Amino acid sequence: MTKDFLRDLNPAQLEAVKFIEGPELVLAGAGSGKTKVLTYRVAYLVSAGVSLHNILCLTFTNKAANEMRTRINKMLGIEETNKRTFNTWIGTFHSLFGKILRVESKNIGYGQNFSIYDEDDSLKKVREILKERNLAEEVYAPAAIRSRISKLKNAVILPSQFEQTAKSRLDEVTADIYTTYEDRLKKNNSMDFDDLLIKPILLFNRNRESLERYQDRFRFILVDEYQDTNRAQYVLLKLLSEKHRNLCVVGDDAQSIYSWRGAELQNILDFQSDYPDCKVFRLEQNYRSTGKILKAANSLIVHNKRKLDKELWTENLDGDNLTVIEAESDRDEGYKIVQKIRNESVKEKLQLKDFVVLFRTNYQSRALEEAFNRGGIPYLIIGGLAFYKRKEIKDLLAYLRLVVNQLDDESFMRVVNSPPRGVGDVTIDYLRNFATESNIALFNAADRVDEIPEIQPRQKGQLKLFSELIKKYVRLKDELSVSELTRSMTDELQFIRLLKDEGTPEARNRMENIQEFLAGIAEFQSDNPQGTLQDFLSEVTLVADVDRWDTQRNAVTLMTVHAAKGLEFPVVFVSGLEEGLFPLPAKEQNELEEERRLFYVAITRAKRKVYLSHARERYRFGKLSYQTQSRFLSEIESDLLELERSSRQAPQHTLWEDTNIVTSLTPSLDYLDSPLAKESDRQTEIKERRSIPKLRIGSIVRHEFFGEGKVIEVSGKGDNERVIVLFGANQKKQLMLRYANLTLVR
DNA sequence: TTAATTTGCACCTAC
DNA sequence: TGCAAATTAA
Repeated sequence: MTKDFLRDLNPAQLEAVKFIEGPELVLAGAGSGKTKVLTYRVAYLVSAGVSLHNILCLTFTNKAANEMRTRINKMLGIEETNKRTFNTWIGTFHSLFGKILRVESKNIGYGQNFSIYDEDDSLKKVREILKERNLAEEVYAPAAIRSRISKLKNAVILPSQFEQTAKSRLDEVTADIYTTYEDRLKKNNSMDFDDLLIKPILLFNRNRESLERYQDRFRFILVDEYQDTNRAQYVLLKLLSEKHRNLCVVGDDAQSIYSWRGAELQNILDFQSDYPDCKVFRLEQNYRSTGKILKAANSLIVHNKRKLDKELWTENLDGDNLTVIEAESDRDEGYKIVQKIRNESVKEKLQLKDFVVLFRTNYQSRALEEAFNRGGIPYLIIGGLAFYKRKEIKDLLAYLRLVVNQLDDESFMRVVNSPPRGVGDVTIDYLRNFATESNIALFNAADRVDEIPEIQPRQKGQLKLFSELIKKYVRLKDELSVSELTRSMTDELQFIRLLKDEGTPEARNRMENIQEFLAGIAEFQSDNPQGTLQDFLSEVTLVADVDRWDTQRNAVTLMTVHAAKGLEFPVVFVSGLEEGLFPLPAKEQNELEEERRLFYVAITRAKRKVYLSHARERYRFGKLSYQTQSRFLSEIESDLLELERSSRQAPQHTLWEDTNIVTSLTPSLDYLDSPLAKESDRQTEIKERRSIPKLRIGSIVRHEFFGEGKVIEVSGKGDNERVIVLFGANQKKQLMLRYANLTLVR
């Protein structure tokens, strides 16, 4: 095995890669080649004779895992004939330990076909228990209780332990709900996300033999983004590495941004005292950003007290100052960002996918989206309404989950009356009472509905039909492929027909989502010919929004700062730099420091240029609120900032009637070949005020991004007048004349 | 007893 | 603004 690849590394990276035996901490600043060290280290281990089979590599997202797997395979000359053939143990904590739990389920008293509950599911469960206890939701907010339970689990505190230390009434209630919640989940043969971490700990503590098996299996453990691990993950790593002690963790304390979900910065700060014989490496040379971007980031982060000593430096050119954009309103902010992207993409010869717009909270994406729609610039939103959280998708998933696991009451509740079957709250109550008394699952109660006298004949019939339907697919499960089963079920339930009948734009959108979902299943099937329905469901439940990101598409990316972790872009816009938004209101110093680290992460995503924008007023809770600029802006060394104040604001338009004009789903590769907008901002504004051409079917028009096309439909009057234009062979776009800037060619 | 409508409240971030 | 629970109509 040749080790030529080691030449690509700088001395610090090389040392970190070549250190094999014993615990290792790599403190790696932003853009210092963290991922590179991890991948090279795996390749190096293999070249030194370690079997891939003995390596466990934990990443923060599935996307990072896939990229790493591809890179390692490439370096080792492994052909990727089938994605799954070289299924090395690279993945997120949740997905890998989820897999282990499937194998070990009997050892912890679970069925192998357990469901995985997402946050929504567990919140519903908490609500249900509160209701049973007659506890008012106003006093005990279900979301707060759920979050407390989650935090306890992440901290590896069991119900019995918490009960003993309960100090307040709220603690007592939490302990009570927590106990019942655990009990209920087990009865449902279901686990929540936190269980995927805490259950393996329980397993390993109880079952030494199984622990040793995994210790010997994973003789080398590598962990990315160690600064964002929580207590449960820490314990898991400690258990697994105890025997061979080959634990290599990589992280950057300055980028710890997940304390709200239990991440403990202390894990990385304490690594040296936890593993006294550990070797520490520092990667401080940044390869990503310009000198000024890095300086700005450094000048910001010195305001934090709680951190390890480390100063990033770079040999890269100084580059431009960071530009501060002042906007009048959230609308205006979006407008100015779009104009900037329009100009910069031409001036700097950049593609749209070189730009990212970051924001602190998902709701900010709406105003931005509107601006991109209006400007006709293709964009992609990561997060927001996560695909798998959409109602229609969750419904379909619940049906599938019920087919796999009939004990899953949450899924039963979700779909028993959707599409409507005339089974309402009252009937469900009777059913639930019966289920509780007989100590059986809701599905089994539905099967024995004849034993429940209170339920009306009509409802009885419906419940029987429902139960038969599910049972039919339980039987078919082993005969049909995942894709066939889902398709046939969707057809039988008439999901698509019912939506078609609605005829509203929202229904159309839902239909498209279902189509996309079916296509997704087909893709899963071809990637995993052996994959079961259960495999599909676990995978789907554990994907993050970033995982679904199509990086090939040439479009501007819009996402939260959290989602941008680990990514890089030539040009980064950080929007909404206002007090109370970024930073969000912080109760304690710790929280403020995390906000600051979050801003640090945002800035350090950029290779060439950073824009920082804030608005004077912004809609929050549907009301206009006045905003002041973020303190973070004044914390950056002032001579690195450049103010751009433009008096020109977003043109005043009425609201869009149809937000579906150029949606995020619009394929936008054609943008590449079409002439770019050459006009300056000023001209654009004049253009928008220009009279709108009279168009008929058959008219040939020119759009600044899509090029020339033929009008195939005209509808609406006045401001609402819109056209459907066919660009190229099959690019149909619906455009609103008022905003589309079409010129009549003939 | 269910479906449709109104009102009431929420906006952090995510595996 | 936009969705989920409470209220009212059917």
